[in-house]
Amino acid sequence: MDASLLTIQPNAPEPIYRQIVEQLRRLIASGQLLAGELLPSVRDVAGFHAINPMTVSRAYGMAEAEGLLERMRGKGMVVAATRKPIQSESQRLALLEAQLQELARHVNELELPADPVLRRLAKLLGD
Amino acid sequence: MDASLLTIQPNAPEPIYRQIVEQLRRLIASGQLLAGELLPSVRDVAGFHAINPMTVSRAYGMAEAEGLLERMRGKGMVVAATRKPIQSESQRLALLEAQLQELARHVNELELPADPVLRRLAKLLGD
Amino acid sequence: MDASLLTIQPNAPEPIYRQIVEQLRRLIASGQLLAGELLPSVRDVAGFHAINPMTVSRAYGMAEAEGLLERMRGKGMVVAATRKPIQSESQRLALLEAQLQELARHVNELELPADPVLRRLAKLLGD
Amino acid sequence: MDASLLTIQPNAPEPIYRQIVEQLRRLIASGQLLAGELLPSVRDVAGFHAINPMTVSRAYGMAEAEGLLERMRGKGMVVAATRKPIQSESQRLALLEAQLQELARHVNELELPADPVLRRLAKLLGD
DNA sequence: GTGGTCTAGACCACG
DNA sequence: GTGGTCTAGACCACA
Repeated sequence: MDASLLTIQPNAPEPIYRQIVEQLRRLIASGQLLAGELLPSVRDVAGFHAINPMTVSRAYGMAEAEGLLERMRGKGMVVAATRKPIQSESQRLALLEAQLQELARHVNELELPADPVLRRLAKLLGD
Repeated sequence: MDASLLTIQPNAPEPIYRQIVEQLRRLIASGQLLAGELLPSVRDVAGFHAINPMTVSRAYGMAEAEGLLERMRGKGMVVAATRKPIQSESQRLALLEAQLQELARHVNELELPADPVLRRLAKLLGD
Repeated sequence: MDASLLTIQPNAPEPIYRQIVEQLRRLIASGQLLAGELLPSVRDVAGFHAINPMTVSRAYGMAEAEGLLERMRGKGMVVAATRKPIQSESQRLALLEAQLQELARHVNELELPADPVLRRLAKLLGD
Repeated sequence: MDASLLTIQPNAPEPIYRQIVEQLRRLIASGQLLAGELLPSVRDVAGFHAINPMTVSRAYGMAEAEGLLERMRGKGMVVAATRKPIQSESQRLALLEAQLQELARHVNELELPADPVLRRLAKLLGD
């Protein structure tokens, strides 16, 4: 895996280390990162995105605590052996449920009809 | 307006005061809150949702600074006289743009096809 | 709870932040820390033990991620509401199982009879 | 001595090289390894346990520095000639003192009575 | 007042 | 080479 696979937005309200953990969660769920795959080193990620190595290290540490990653002594971090891509579309979709519900609430607060929202989203999804 | 119109999630990562301000922005944009309409008092909102009055006060203050609300001496906060509901659908939709883009990114990271996402969202909006 | 309840050994091989997390786990399991109880502030703990506040903060953060603690905005960290003391002696004992097994392995490697080990431990336990 | 005599847990928090050194210390103290006895080669140990040869080499080096082992040119590492099994039970017990004290602290933090802990340990030792 | 985040840099532990 | 830990200090977000 290449350090460029991760997207970092330094100015987002969401802290950088959590941006990393959550991206890892999705990339592993989708199979873009496979069990046993070696992640880019802390220093590589930090250098590539011009952030502090400790920030990356913290993200890796939390991903390890969560069971997403494993530390291979002397080699680096790899995707945990027990992690298999989530095959079921509905289970992958479930990872977005909270976000979808929040979006729906906002649509209602704006009293927007469903149609334009769905069309805009479809466009963003490259339909 | 009634204190119960606001939805507060004290344990959400998003800070409470911002939850309030952003809801006000959407409710005013949609016309669910009309210019001149009286808002519930800081004490009522805080009591109803069991949150700190200072938090509500801060939210009202920021909404005032943003031009959403006006302070009517002796009465409380009201929706700013100059605020009209946003008629144009596309302008209201624009308020969701950032959220839609973030959602689209996550869909891609999960390698989900557009269709199930759109169907799930349609379902949530169809209630 | 008082900052002095925690024991920190700065020179132990086990990192300080993990010493804290693991102590919290045991103190909560035993009921010495009750659900809802307020923990000493990061700054208090750091000051009392002369360690860096970030080290304490990290420990609290991991305990929160593990579900041991909850953040009460503006007040500090409290023992998670859902945490109840472990009543069953056998379940509390289970928290020591790994350590007991490791000890047993070492006793075997030393070819020590059980008796003196048990007597020494009994003495340390204040029998 | 056979490579299988050593127990290695590659995923334990305790570093591998230290697992080896400490086991050697105990096996020599107990007389399971006798002065002059030939140790398995670095390659054998590394191959058998699927760990890095440098790790084994480092462990042997530290054991040598500690006076546990001696390098016999052309033969390999042997248990140091001056090493005699520790006869005194109390001296062998002393090698466990730190571990026993740590265990006792944890028992107290769990507010467990001495009895079940002692019984569980006795069971583990009785096999 | 509370905790959270990030930085820059030192130093260690491990393989 | 890898990651881990800790420090000192700045600054922010929240109540």
